[in-house]
Formats: sequence, C-alpha cells, structure tokens
Amino acid sequence: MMPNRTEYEDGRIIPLTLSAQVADRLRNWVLLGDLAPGEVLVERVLSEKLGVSRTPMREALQMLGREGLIAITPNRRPRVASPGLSDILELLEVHRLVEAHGARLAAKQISQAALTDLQRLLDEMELSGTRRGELEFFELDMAFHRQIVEASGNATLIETHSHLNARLYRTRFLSTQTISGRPLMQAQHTQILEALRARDADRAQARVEEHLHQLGRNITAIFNESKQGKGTGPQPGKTS
Amino acid sequence: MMPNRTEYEDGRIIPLTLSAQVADRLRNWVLLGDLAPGEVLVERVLSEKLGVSRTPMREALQMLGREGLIAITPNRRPRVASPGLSDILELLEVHRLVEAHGARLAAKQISQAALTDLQRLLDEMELSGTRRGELEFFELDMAFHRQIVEASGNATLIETHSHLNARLYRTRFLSTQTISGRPLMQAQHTQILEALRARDADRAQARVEEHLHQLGRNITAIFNESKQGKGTGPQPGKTS
DNA sequence: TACTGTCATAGTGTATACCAAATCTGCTCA
DNA sequence: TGAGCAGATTTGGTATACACTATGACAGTA
Repeated sequence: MMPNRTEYEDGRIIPLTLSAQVADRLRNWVLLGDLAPGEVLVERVLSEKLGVSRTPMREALQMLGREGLIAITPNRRPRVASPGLSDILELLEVHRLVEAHGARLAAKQISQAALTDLQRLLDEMELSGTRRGELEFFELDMAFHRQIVEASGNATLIETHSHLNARLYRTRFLSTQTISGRPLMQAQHTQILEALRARDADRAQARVEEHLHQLGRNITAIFNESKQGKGTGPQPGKTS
Repeated sequence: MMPNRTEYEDGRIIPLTLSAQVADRLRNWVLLGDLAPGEVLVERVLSEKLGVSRTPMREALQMLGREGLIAITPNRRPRVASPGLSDILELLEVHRLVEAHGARLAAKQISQAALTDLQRLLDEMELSGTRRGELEFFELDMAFHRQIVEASGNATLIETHSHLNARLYRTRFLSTQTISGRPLMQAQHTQILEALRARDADRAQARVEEHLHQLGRNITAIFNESKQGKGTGPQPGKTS
C-alpha cells in the first residue's frame, strides 16, 4: 500500500517505531481482507506471529482501533470492523463532503505537474481496466482521489480524508471488483480532471460529488447482493 | 467538560479503561490551558503525578496525539500542540465544512425537543453574557454547536466534528474571552436556530458558515494582537 | 564571541513477568 | 434445546530492566 518505513521531520529521516510498523502490517492485512471482517484478533497470537512483544502490538491495535478498522471493547478481544451498509453510507457521505471540497480548493491552485500526474493515473487505469489485475486498478483509483485532495493544500482536509478513506478502503476494494461499473467510473474520472484543468471549482466539486454518489450506489448494490446471495454479508459486530 | 466515566454497549454499563480516564484528565488540562501550548510532557512524571503506570499513560498520550492535541515524535518527549494561525485557519475551514453540513442535515429532521433544547441554551447564553462567568458562556456555546451536529444523526459526521472541535477548543476558548464580539455571535446563533425551526436546510447551512467565518475573523484578530503585543504568541513546535 | 564536537544524563521504545478481573468455552443438567 | 456453571483464556494494568536516542552542558577551537 504505502511503502511507509520512514518519516520526515524538518529534513531528518527517522525510522518508524516498531508499533507503527506493526500497525502498517496489520492495516494491510485488514484492508486486503487477509483478516476478514468480524475476525477475532488475539494480542499474544499476533505478537508471536510478528515476533514482537505485547507492548507494541497493543499500541498498534489501539491505532487501528482509533482509525476505525478494528473494534475495540474493554476486556474483550478486538475484532476486525464489519460495518453495516448504513454505517458505510454515513461514512461515505462525510467522505464525499470532504473530497468534493478538496476538489473545489484544488481547482483553484493545482499545479501543472499535478494535473499531468492525474492524467497519467487515468491513462494507466485505462490500460489496467482491460489488461491487468484488479488490485492495480484499485490502487490507481485510490491514488487519483488522494492526489486531488492533496492538491487542496489543506493539511487537515487531507488528513481527515485519509482517515475516512481508510475505513472505506475494504468496501471500495470490493466495489472495484465489479468490473461492469468501470467504464462509467472512468468517464467520471475524466470529467473531474477536465474540470480541474479548466480551473472550474464549482464543476470540479459537482463532478466529484456525482462520482461518489455513483460509488454509493455501486456499494449498495454489492451489499445487497452478497446479503441475499449466500448470506455471507458482513457479520454483526459494531464499528467501535 | 464531558462527565465521561462510563460507556454503553448493548445496554450494559462498562467503566472506561484507565487509559481513557487518564486521557480525559489530560485533555481537560490541555483544553483549559493548565498545560500550556508547547509545554513538554514527561511520561514518568505524569504517570507518577496521576498514580498510574507508564502503560496507560502512554496509551493516553497516543490518544491525545491522534486527536492533535499533543505532538508526538518518536524518541522525543511529547509536547502540547501549539498550532500557528495558518494551521488553525485550515482546521477551521474543515470544521466549518462539517458543521455547516451537519446543520443542513439537521434542518431536515431535528426533533421538537432538540429545538427546545437549543433555545434553552441560547437563553442561558443571554444571561451568561451579562451576568455570569466566561467559562460558562463558552461551554454553552460549545454545547449549542455540538447539538446541532448531533441532530444530523450521522455518527461519522458527529465524530469528525468532535475531533476537529477538540483541536480548536483552546483557541475558541480564548476567542470567547473577547466579550466585544458576543452580541454579533449571539445574533447569529439566533438566526441559525430560526433557520432550523423553519426546516430551511440551505439557510441553516449558510448561517452556520457565516457564523464560523466570523469566528475565523475573531480568531485572526486575537492571534495578531497577542503576537505583536508582548510576543506571547504560540510557540513554534508543530502539531504532529 | 561564535562555532563545533564530546559526553553524561534523561527519556522513550521495547521486552518480560506477573496478577486481577473479565470474558469465553465447553460441559452438565434440566 | 437451553440455562447455568466452572475452569481455561485473555485482556488491563503494574513493575522492572535495558538499549538506543535526544538533549543540554561543557570544553576546545577558531
């Protein structure tokens, strides 16, 4: 996902603490589904598996808990979060609000280099959609959205967006699997980029909103399918 | 602040973990200024002072770090955050976005009881403005804003708003001290409530935006004063 | 004076061991 | 089948130890 092993601070490079590294690994496991929603996590087992002591493992679990990726209840074993559809739609609404605003800000000041980069991502997605694996398409998609918000230049907005996105990550990944929706998504991506190029803040905002509304519809469809299908929908168990 | 000592979960009441209790106390110290911005925190000293071991203290510090109230860097002692004006304005922009959207949602579905409660808060603020202490006015103000967002019914929105607000807490408290601005603020509060009563989502959103823009101006003024005044502006030291 | 390098001290990050209290699991019995 | 119980697990918290990093004071140098 993110090749996070170091961290900046006034130019010096400081290695991440062990807790943070463990959190990174766990996060990837959750996001990619190696740890299934609802699955129970046992501190000692995990810490042995990763060869670290309980202390950094506890801290890592706390981190993911605060990010909403796992549900932590006092005295109980943590579980991988498995939000219901309504939780996800609530999340998505705020996420949409934030990202759309990011696009609005970005339209006013995005650099030429960033625009070129976004175009490159779109091109690669075009190829990826037909030829390559789904994970790659997904990651390009994520990068596209992230870069737009980063172009807003508002650190708080970027951080908030990234937190919300982390919680939606798994769901969005599943959504990407449904290849049928891709052409529409791609067309919308193009429209967003056009609006940014035109420095049209209103349009950029509207296009992003539209796009994420569409995402909401896709997710709803997937959720309902898996629910009636073989009952393998997300388990109960709250999202902390 | 919040009388948090217990927590719900399917009806049973479970006491907060020690870490959470410690975090609550530290948070209050930071928000009320008992721990000054930029001040250095030492794990061992704090844990002794509160009579707990390092483990829960570390967890509490991590929590506040995530909330943006203290800045944590590996191997270094945590510091109470002391954001610069630009940081605060960025925060406020996102905060405004979230709260305004909350008001929009709230307008559509706020209960009669909640409206009555908001009116009560306004009335008390009116009294408080002339007769009582400033801390009380401030807390009523905070409660007013919080309740509006809570009326939105979107848990993610509420949570995000509360996080952002926590980071702005200290600054907003200082802003409240400037009594000269109160009549305007109060008038705006009334307008917001009127819009909610009228179930006018657009107007509610607009009024909240206006109000928080005004807050931004107040904060900017205060910040500049204190900076040129006696140089007692916020210290350097980043916000994590 | 201003700068640079050294060094002791202080403080965090991590490992370990241990205990109390809560939870979980499987069994028994109705 | 389901309620209730007891023992095994597991977490929350304490205490301690130690390696490694950062910090600040000091001495030496230009």
